[in-house]
Amino acid sequence: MTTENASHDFIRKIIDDDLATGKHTEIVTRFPPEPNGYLHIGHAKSICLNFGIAAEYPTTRCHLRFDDTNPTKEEQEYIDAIKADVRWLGFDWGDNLFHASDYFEKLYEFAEHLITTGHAYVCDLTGDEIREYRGTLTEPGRESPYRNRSVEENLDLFRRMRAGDFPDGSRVLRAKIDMTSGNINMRDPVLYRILRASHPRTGDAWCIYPMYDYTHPISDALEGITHSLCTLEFEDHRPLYDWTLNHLPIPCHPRQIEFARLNLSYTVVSKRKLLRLVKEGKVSGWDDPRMPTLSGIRRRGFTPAALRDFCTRIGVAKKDSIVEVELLEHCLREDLNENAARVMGVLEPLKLVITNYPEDEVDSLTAQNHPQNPEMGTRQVPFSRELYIEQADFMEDPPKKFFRLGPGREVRLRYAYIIKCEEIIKDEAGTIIELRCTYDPATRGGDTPDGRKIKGTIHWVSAQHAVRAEVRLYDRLFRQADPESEGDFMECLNPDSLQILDHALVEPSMGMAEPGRNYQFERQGYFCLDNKDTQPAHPVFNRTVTLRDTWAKVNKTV
RNA sequence: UGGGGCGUAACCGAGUGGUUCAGGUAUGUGGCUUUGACCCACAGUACGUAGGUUCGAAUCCUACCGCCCCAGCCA
Repeated sequence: MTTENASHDFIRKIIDDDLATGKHTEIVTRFPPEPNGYLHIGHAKSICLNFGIAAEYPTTRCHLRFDDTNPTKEEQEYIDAIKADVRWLGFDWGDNLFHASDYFEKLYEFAEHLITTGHAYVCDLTGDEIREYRGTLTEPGRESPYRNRSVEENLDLFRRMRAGDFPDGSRVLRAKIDMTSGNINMRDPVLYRILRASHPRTGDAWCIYPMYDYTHPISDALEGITHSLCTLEFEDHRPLYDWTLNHLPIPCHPRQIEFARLNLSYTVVSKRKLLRLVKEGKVSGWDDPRMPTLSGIRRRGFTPAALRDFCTRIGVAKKDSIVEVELLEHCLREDLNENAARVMGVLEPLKLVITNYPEDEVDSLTAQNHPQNPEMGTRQVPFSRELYIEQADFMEDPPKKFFRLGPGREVRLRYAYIIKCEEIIKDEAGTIIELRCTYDPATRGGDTPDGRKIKGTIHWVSAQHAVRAEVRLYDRLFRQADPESEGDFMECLNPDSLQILDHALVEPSMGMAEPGRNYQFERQGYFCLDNKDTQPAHPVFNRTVTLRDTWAKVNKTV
């Protein structure tokens, strides 16, 4: 739904205008991925734009169309993954699922029409020769010697191209436009090439395949698309888009509008580069939780709502830009803070014994699942004499501002008791291996009946009840904000982008953690069960994002 | 030296002649707190540059500067 005072981006303004003037009474957009790889967060921007518009205006729809005109790169696996990703993001194309390959026959007929009307010809130049004849950015091109073949000869040749009479790459069909155009796309662009490759949908029915610049406008027009939204690099192609439709007997002429693609700091958003990360083993696969792919992000624990929110917040404009990843994290935290149930988990455990607590006693304490939202209920957490706390929550020689545990200091155990550190046990190497504390029985639940202020509250688990877990901490994949601009992006990979903690201990309720759910490990961050590597007796948690940590910042500057 | 675009604070991004340029993020400072979280309050720097038109310009004009894209039988 459109909010009344929400400022519209320039594309929505064009649409508003087209509706107001009566140019259109219904709006049709489309998301046209090529099934040659996995969708990433950059695609999310386009999906949210196209499907978002469809959701905002009353008589509007958005098509999902696979741009499958290059069978050498495209696979059914990608088609399936893309559909799953779009659905996961929360969008529904209903009956409007299309493939450019659905139009192969029509595309072919239109090509014959272009030939018949003298606007296309079969060219026998080799690839190298075509490049040579094309000229350069500053010099005009030269006309192909095959440019002025008769309509009959062109038609015959083109039909024989389709029939398979010629070897791959031996001939192409070209548009006859203008070899001297300053816009290189208009220098007789290739429309069809001979390619003996099996297509995921049409199999071996074709040995010629149409090019993007020819296919796209026609596909759009056949589907009645009103606004064809694409990224900035296609701006130069718009004249060809329009030329194609102007020379064909198609009544519909969609308007192509270009916007800036999404760039995100500390990551790369390019299929080619992502593919390299996968191929060179820098990540575990397309769905590695550090990848900006939708599958990676999903596995990491990002929510569709956060992603959609992010896409609306970054806006749509024509300026090249790099959005800070902090904004994405903010959107995520905002959603997770509101919706994730709180639990306690100790990532790097330090044993703590409460010396004045009875040996065999086990208490059951009530903890809130969400302090700001009582409707999410409570749970019981077992408490006993031996506990584990976070190593980082104890310092033998703490600075003044450190208000966690230290020798002789008091701290609150979340939902449990106020304890005081009485003794430190070290091993022979001098490493602290255990803390001996006393508890104040009057503070059960964490309250202080005497009104004394306890600044620090830390999380804990009961030693005999805790569940052992593997926890994977992720950090940004690159060390530089703009890895794409600094030479080879592979060289600024962050070596610490993944840290595996094998001895984490989580509260017993997490033994029944649900796949696909987000949890907040209090004071740590948001986590979710890894859907791939979790085994029945071996839970694996991915850290989706940390909590904001002001202390870490203060601590760093000191 | 060709063609197409873009320049508003640290980062996105509204604004299209009229009081001291929305909003968000980031940053900083306070407050609150049984998560150093959340939340709340406050703070700061911007219209690429130079001219011009105008009572008045980020908005109009001119020139300049900077950045991005294009020479696949990829999309």
